[in-house]
Amino acid sequence: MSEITVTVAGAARRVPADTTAGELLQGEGGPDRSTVAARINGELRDLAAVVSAGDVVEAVPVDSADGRSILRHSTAHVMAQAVQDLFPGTLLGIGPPIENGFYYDFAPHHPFAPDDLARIEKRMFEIVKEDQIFKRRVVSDEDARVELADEPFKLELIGLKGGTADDESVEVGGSELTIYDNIRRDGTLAWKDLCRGPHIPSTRAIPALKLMRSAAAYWRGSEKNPQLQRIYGTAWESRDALKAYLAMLVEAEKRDHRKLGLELDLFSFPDELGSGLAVFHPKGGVIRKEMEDYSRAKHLAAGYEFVNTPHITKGKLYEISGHLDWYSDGMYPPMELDGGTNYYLKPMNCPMHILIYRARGRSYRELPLRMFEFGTVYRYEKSGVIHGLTRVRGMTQDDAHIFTTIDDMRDELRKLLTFVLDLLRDFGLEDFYLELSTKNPDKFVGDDAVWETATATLAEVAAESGLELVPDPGGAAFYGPKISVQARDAIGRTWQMSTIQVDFNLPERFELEYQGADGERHRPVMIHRALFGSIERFFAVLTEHYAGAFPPWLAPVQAVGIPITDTHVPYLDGPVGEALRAAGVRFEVDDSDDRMQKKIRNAQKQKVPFMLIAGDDDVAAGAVSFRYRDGTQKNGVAIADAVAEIRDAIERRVQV
RNA sequence: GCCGGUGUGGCGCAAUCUGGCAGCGCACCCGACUUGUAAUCGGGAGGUUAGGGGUUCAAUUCCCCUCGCCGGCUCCA
Repeated sequence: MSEITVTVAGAARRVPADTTAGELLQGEGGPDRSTVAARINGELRDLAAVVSAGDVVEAVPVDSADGRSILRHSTAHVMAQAVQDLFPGTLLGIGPPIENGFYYDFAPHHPFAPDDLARIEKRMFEIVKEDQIFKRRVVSDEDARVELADEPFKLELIGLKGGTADDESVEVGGSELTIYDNIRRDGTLAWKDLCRGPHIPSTRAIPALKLMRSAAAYWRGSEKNPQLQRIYGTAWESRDALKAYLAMLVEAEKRDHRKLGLELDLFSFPDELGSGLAVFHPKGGVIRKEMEDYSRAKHLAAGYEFVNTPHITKGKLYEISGHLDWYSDGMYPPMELDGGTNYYLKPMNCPMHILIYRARGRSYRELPLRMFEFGTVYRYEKSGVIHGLTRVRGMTQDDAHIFTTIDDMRDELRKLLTFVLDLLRDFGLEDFYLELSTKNPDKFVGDDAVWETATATLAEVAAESGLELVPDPGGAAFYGPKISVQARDAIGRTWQMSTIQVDFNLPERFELEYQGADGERHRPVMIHRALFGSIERFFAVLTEHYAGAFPPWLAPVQAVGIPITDTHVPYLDGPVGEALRAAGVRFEVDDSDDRMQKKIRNAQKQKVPFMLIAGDDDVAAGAVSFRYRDGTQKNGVAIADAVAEIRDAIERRVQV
């Protein structure tokens, strides 16, 4: 047998010509189950792949991003096998890995019931125990069509070979068509699937799995196609990793703003109002007011002018803007008034701000002109998409439109990004990345040169921020490119927060102009931006980020006075309360009939930042005793010091 | 909008599968207790079981329709 030279983990090695990646990686992490695949010359391959002369081979550990994807993709195969075992005749869709798990789409005779998931999962564990080998086999299109004659969805995929859509790439994304056979220990074929791979060596290499839920999903992601039944599952490199993931989900559920909104009495969605229409209760109202006050102050300092516009308008406005053509489905139907004029609830503020711009002639000396408004808009979101405060039908945007010359655009965008990030940081979000959405070649207005300038400017400004920049090709709205700021919250989830969007279209449609230094009329560029997105949505994100334990400056009640007995109520209401209220602290005394311990429990459950306890000792000393949210305490603090400490935490906007 | 699930005092749940007096805890109201860091004791009030229709001697329970909510999909100017 001839020998070849390959590079393994950075070192050259001589090995027999028919060596597999798996054999090569023995002692480099294999053959124990911590290596699930190989990276050969940068490409992910099965451990069973035979290496060639000159190959550079690395191990893909199961606990790496690629390793988990391969594990999960393989687990999806196991699930599909289990489903077809238990429900013969069920057709296969696709089954890719996704963040934190995988799914597989099926066309079953009946939708899966919750009990079915338990049965499928049980069967999956049996398949794992059977230690079936994943074996790759290259097939011709013709052979594949014969083999998969009973799988119409798979046949459709064969026709798409080489397609680029992500969800198809796991099936047929490569240059050649492959089928993976699942082979039992006795050599018989257990199951097979059209698949690009790679896969883990055997089903035994799945250390931990769990099925999560079933749901419907449209075939190939289009509403026009039939709906398939999707089962979501997850798989991890160890039982502990699975446990940690499930614990994270429990934590996320505890932080759910809908649950906290009820527990902390922040807001509700009365049935009488209709879906997606929130009312803010007094405690939610305080938080909201603090958010707004702070935002206003920052905008004032940054040179914005405050405008105000109505909630309804004649349809004419949205005819000019074009929204009635493109988005009327998302608008509440019109109110027809006398004379047959249609009035609409506004789904956006921009055309109204444009009218303010256009109210008189504008000079280049006025630009950039920055108009800000807390503008309440109404959108007829489809019934199935409404979700707490994050997706509503009535919301208030912290909306601004900046009218600028093309020359000033760069400077303005740079300032804007800094402004956005500073504001988000003030609200306690620290961890960001940016997304740059660029032109969709099939759907855009405006000329290429301007698009390129704007896109390049956005990219440049984004790069200057030093933040990670993720491209989103084709993701722009038809009227201009945008940057969106994504923030990671306290438990690592990402939320799209602010958007900064360049618009070439509306200035055109409304024929906006300014007179330049050259005496000629020019068209301004418009920048749309919302920092909170909507107050409602930002409120939800903050609630989940802080798990309801808002920092003092936002907390509805900043300090609660807890008397040891009734006799200490006048002290807390009097000298203590007066000093705190004079300092602007939101302070309440719990003078209910409950015992002191119960009062502490209640304040703790309400996540009040500071509890001020007073008994005989404190009264005698002119002091209070602090109890903080984490249960620590500090006794005998003089009233003035207590006020100063609380005041300081509020002013510095710190978390306690 | 689509698929599936679900709906019982303000909140969390039981009784529903297998039809037979709607129950518990918290919150609320009244009374007693006056206590140093996460639930004091006793009493009371509160429900047309989301709404409508059907089957039945009898419906919270079974069936149908509508609405809301939940999980996804599609959508998100």
